[in-house]
Amino acid sequence: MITKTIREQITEQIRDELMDGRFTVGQPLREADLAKRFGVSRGPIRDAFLQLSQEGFLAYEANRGVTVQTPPPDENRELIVSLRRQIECFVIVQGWRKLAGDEFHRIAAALSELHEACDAGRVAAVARCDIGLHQQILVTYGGASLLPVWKWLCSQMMLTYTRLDDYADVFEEHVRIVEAIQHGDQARAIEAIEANIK
Amino acid sequence: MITKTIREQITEQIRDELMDGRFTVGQPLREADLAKRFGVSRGPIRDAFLQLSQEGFLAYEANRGVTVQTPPPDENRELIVSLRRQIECFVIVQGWRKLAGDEFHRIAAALSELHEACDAGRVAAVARCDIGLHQQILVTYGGASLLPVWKWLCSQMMLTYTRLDDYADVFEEHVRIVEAIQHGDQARAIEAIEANIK
DNA sequence: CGGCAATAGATTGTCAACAATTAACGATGC
DNA sequence: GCATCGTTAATTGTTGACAATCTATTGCCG
Repeated sequence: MITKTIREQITEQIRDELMDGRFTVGQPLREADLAKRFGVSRGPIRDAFLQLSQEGFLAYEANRGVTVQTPPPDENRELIVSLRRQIECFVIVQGWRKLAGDEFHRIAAALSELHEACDAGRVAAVARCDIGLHQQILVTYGGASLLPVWKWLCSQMMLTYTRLDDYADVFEEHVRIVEAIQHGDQARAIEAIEANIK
Repeated sequence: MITKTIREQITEQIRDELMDGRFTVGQPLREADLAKRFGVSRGPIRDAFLQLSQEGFLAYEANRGVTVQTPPPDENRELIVSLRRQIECFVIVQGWRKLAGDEFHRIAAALSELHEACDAGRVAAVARCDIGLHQQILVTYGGASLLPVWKWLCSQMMLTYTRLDDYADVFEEHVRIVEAIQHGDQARAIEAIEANIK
């Protein structure tokens, strides 16, 4: 198994369902309900709620539990997109180099996962693989140092992920990014990334 | 009491001590140790560790506990500072208006707290009040929507908070910010904020 | 002597019971 | 009728015990 602790598995699952829009905005999530559904105690659920609150998916209030986070107001969205773009481009420029074989292989694998998800057409899977590919690139060039902010920004964008109607386009945009990386063409890589993050 | 749950109190306390540099980088923190020191069970300590890991102060590894986070590499620091600056300026511009009496009063109160802390000369207190004032401004003009990213960026900057040798300067820079806000001079406010965030 | 497996100790992960807090409801007095 | 105060049910917060996992040590075998 890739993720080890129950907490991590639960966190992922709930995050997926949130991206999938399976809960409505503002809806309260009860620890006991999910504990029962997953067949575990409230402990890991609590931890997952805490973490997802930090990530920006849930809103936490002391002694009152969590509710599904309201998407950021439109005027903030523009800033959020811009910040994420800056991080990804910064990392590419800063860490630019010829990738080792296995490094590029991991990116290619992420792209292939995205391909499958786009074919299958499941929203949550596409979103997760989309983010997953970007994360792989980010980590490869820039390490894990900026990951938390970046993830938060992504989660905020995910709360209003409106562009999932055309999966072929989504995939094609990422092919451009990966090809540019493969050919060592930095300028084209940045161009492709800037075009993709919106 | 301001903060209610034990978890929140513990989180704040540990965060303060981390900012204060009371632990060395890379040092592991044991749940049992801190639980004993605070006279509580491991539960809230765990939660605090989880949260502080998300905030970027600690590094978490499954089944291995947490260690004090390594400060971000210098090349990232520049980006982090820039992102924080963008957020604060964006919010000021976006939400600029004449503040209501109590709104400005809260900012003034934060400034006065910073004054006390600078006089007392305690590093952690100065850092906390510094951040506290900025947070008050951020929330007043832009709401809580961008708070989490902003906090993360701040925490990363705090890991290398090197400019605490001259408290008078720190205070003076913030006086300029607050005065500009008070006089409704947006351009000067932004200028003062950009000069302060570095 | 060096490498490897079994083992013991330390540490984190999970659980279920209990305590504290909150919110809704209804009784009571004005 | 209206506000206020207990009361109660639902929910989160905390705890201590137990299980799972990792680390270091020790003893064994080649």
